[in-house]
Amino acid sequence: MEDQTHLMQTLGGVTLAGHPLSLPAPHDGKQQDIGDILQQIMTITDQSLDEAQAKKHGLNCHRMKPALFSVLCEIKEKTGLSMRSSQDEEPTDPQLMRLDNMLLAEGVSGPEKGSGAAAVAAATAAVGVGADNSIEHSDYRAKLSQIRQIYHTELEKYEQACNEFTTHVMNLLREQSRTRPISPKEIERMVNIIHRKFSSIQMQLKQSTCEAVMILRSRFLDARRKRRNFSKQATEILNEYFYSHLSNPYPSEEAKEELAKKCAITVSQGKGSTITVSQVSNWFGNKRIRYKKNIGKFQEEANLYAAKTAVTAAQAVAAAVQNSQNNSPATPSSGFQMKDEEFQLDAAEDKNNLLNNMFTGTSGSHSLPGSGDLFMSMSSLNGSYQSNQVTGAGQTQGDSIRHAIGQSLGYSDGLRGNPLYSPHGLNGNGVWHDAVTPSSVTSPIEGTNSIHSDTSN
DNA sequence: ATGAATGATTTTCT
DNA sequence: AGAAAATCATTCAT
Repeated sequence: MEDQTHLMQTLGGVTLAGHPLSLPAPHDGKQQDIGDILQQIMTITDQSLDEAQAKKHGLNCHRMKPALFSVLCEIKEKTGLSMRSSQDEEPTDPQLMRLDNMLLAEGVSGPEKGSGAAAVAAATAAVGVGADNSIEHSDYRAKLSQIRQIYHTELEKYEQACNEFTTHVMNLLREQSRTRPISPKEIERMVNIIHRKFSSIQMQLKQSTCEAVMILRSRFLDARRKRRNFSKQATEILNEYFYSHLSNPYPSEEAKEELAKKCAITVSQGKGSTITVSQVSNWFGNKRIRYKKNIGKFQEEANLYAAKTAVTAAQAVAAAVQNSQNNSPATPSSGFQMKDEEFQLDAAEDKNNLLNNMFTGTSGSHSLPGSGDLFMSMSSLNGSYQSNQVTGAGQTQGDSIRHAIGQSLGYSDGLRGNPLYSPHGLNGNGVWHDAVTPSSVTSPIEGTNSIHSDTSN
């Protein structure tokens, strides 16, 4: 009696009550029986293989075996649980979540091509890249899908290896469970451990995949690394706008759009890239700051473009005249696009310089239409700025016209006195005049074509 | 190889 | 938000 209870206590307080094969009520004979069994178990390692095999078989067939096995399993369970329960539940690693999310966002994990392409498109759109570099896109996509493929095959490999290993271990344990006290729960726990190990390996895979994607992204999607200079024509267009709006070189959103479109058109035949609105914004941002920083450096350029616009304006006027001469004379109330600020000479420092430069060099080489060709009629130049021009800004539309007339008719005169070539968009504070904001891209070079682009109504 | 030019991005300012 | 300023990274001419 005492022995029995003592044994039970040393076994960790496991009771066999309710067990289908619970120990029979203790009395002397049975006590002896259990003692024998335990003795045999303890000494089994000291025996020879054959002997042990025989003993083992004997034990296996012993009627107490299942009961004792259960007892041992329960004991292990208890001790094991107390040791492992702390680390049992995985706290769903936040880093793993992050990696998963990122891979999903990059289109590496998740469904095939469809979402992958979408993710790429989204990513590129987020960076603000236009339809421009389709070559690079396909290149990028190819590399990305390469990564994706590697990732998936690796993942599959791990999965497979994990499963194989798990079943192997399970079989092994099941096998062992015939001779060792191994409960199904313990097997399950072992499987969990294996899975954890493998998923940590998977995490490493995910990590390195993420790194690869990041590198790929920075290589391909960082526009800085793929900078292409704008085509000559595009810069020409932008410069034209800039210098013809020198007093207020802040194109509106629509103007930017139109500029971008224009650049795209002129560039389409070449290998140049199309230009987006944000690129136009960049260009003007850069241009403004760089111009302001060193006006002298840009003087020549300014002269050149100013002369250009003057010439083309004159030509446009001439063309318009020819048209209008057939028609009835138009109301000369339109805003010719040169604004007052562009004509007004501030008491600025470069005035002389400017005048010196005026017709030496670039401008002089222009073959200018004779003044005889230049008549004036504003009919077809109407409307560009009309809606947006703030006459209160010190300019009347009549002034504009007057300038245009002067330019058209008396060429040298108009140019000599024409501050169009002046860099005086800036006030004393280095800030651009807050002048009227023309919303149209229309420039003299356009002639009469784009007059209607304005949405003044 | 080197530096200026230039487009894009980031930071700061309003 | 959008512009200025500073900065970065590339392209291009030398």
